[in-house]
Amino acid sequence: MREKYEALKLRNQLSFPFYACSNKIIRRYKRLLKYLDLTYTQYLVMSVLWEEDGVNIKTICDLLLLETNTVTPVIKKLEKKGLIKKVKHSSDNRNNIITLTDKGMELREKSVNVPKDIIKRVQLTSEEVEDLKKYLYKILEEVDD
Amino acid sequence: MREKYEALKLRNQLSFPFYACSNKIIRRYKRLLKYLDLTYTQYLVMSVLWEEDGVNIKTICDLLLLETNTVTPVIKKLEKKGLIKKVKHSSDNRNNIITLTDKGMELREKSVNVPKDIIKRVQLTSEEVEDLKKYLYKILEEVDD
DNA sequence: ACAAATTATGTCGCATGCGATATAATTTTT
DNA sequence: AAAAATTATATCGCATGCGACATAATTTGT
Repeated sequence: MREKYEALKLRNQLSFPFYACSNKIIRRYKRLLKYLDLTYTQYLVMSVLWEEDGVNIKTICDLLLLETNTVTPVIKKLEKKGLIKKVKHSSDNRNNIITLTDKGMELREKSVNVPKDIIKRVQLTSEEVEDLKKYLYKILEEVDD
Repeated sequence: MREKYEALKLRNQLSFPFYACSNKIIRRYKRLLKYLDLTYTQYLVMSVLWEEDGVNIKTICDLLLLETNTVTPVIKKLEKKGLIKKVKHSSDNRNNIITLTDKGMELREKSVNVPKDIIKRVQLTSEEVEDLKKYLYKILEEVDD
């Protein structure tokens, strides 16, 4: 008979390898991003803006699946660093529209090779990576929060 | 021609869905574990001990792929809650052997259904879960830190 | 034997994530 | 139009993760 506590073992829980992989990958990013003077979360916010400039904080939160109380301080830091600017939306004063400064745009150039450096480390074929991403997005899209 | 910044897009980076999935799953755990008065990291440490009681902090760190400066405060909290006890190793005084108290053992009973509740939420077949776990452990085992 | 290296643990500071809650602006309801 | 609900942003407190560094105990090298 299967042991009563079998499911509790680390090896049998799906969450643990997720958590550990996420920690591991972010640790790696951190070291790379140090040279750009960016933290991982700051890098994520910048990635959003490089893809679509001039969005409000809510949009950034939705895209990154984070809460405003996580993103707001990051925005402040990026503003302090002169990478972005906050402007009140003209017709809806609740919105803060975030736009890249020239410095923020320049940083994009320096970041171009970051994803390549990371993927080089992960010993998976492109098919495996695509397969894996499919699972991850399935969980992100289908599982209720 | 492929756009120069294509790889920088969130959708094309492997790290982002990892990060987001990990956040998402841990958020779910947190809510479940609240009833057991455990945080996620505390739950991980307890999981290690339920599987093998009487190990030192280093072993816990190795199994959870965390540093001592993360685990030490968690151990302290668990000790304060009366779930574990710290004892100096008899022959090597550097080691702190961690053992479960009766209360810590009892908590195992109450935790038995946690993994089931989590997996119920993830809309994947058992084959898909196993397949996914294989990828995750491949990254954990093969990728240099 | 004893200096040097290693090992296990711990402290400190910073940047998250997030639940709970607050505030101001806008929209909806009545 | 006034009250109620919603929306976007922000503050506060707690628990991480981790790099840098400190300390004590043990092992290794010579």
